[in-house]
Amino acid sequence: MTKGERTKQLIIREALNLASIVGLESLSIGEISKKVKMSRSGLFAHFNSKEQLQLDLLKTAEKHFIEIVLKPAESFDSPLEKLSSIQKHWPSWFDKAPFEMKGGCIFILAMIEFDDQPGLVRDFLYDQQNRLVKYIRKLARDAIRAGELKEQLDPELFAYEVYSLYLGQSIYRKFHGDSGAKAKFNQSVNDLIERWKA
Amino acid sequence: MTKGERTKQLIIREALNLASIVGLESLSIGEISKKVKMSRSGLFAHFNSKEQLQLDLLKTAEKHFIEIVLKPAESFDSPLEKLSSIQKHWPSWFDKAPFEMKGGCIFILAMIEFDDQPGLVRDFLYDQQNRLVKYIRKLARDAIRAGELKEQLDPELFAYEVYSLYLGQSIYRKFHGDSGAKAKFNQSVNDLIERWKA
DNA sequence: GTTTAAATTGAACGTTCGTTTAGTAAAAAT
DNA sequence: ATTTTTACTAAACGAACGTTCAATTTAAAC
Repeated sequence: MTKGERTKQLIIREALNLASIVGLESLSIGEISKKVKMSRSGLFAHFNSKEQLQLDLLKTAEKHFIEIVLKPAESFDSPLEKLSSIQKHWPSWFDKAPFEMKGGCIFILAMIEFDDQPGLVRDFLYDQQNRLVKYIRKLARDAIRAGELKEQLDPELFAYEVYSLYLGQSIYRKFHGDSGAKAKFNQSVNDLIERWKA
Repeated sequence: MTKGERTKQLIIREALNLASIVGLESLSIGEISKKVKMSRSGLFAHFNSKEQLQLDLLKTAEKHFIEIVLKPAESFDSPLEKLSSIQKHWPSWFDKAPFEMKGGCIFILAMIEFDDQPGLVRDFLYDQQNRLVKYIRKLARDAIRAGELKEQLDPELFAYEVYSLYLGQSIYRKFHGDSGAKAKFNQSVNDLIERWKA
């Protein structure tokens, strides 16, 4: 690994930490450069634009999201077990990322920040979140086809509800702390799955 | 109504419109002043700080939220009917406010922007959102006591689920458009209520 | 209509923003 | 060890930021 790549990773690590707190918008190159103790221009040269920096942050975060939340599900054959695996790893996945994001899930933050601001960042986020929802929907469909979930279940609605419960969990953390919110998420998703089990 | 109050309301109207798109953080006094065609300093004098401006925006938004979403429920005696009334008016309430907020629900945006940034704005938001959740929980409890909902229902979990579904709806609007998201919200909340009806 | 008070302006403060450029230091390749 | 490529710095750019202040226009009170 070359020197440039090493410092770039250092920058991304520190920037993700900041971005999960202040967001991708308010995230400033000056602030990051202080954290990594280098000049603004030196840092800037790694990305050539703030937009590219934001994109790199999201792409890095997604890589770890996939690794932590989605990958473990692959070891299961049953679609229902895959869903349970995702449910288990989803809340507070950001705690387990090698780049600590102590402000919470950066995707939710970014999604809401950018949902009305056209550009590459929004496009990426739309795509990323959409793929995630589609994946959950597909798993629900597979589980129905495999006879694990009832035929009456609407996979679309199922995905919407699971996704919503995750959003709720991540805001409820502020009201009821980490464990309380996670418990609610787990119970609600459990109930949801149990209710539709064939 | 004095002149000052009139322009202040004009400012708030335009600022809310902007804030619902860019957020309360990126919202700049310069941008607002362009919209209302007055000087930055003149606008500033109405609030004396950006934080106070942000607070005024949220307080105004809450006033209309209460008027549009919560008030109609008061005309019903039955807790369950109150819940249905809220369900009906909640999604896209911001469309009906006299101050158009075309970016969507400003509370969600602000909540996520400020959840890690101490100050008066965050304190207000915590309190406002917490009160809302508590109110839903109370209605669920009342409905149980009135024999409209089953005793086995956990009011806390009920409130979490409804709140989550609202969050989900407001992000799903970006994926599936306004009506599709609203339909999902309605169906899920209907299912939820139907499932627990006594 | 005159006086008093409120509302608004324009200029300036220091700071930060993202970005560019020219030059230096360090690393990689030969 | 020398050359070439890469990484980084320092200085500067114009623009925007929130805020202050003295001066001026406008509205309210009498």
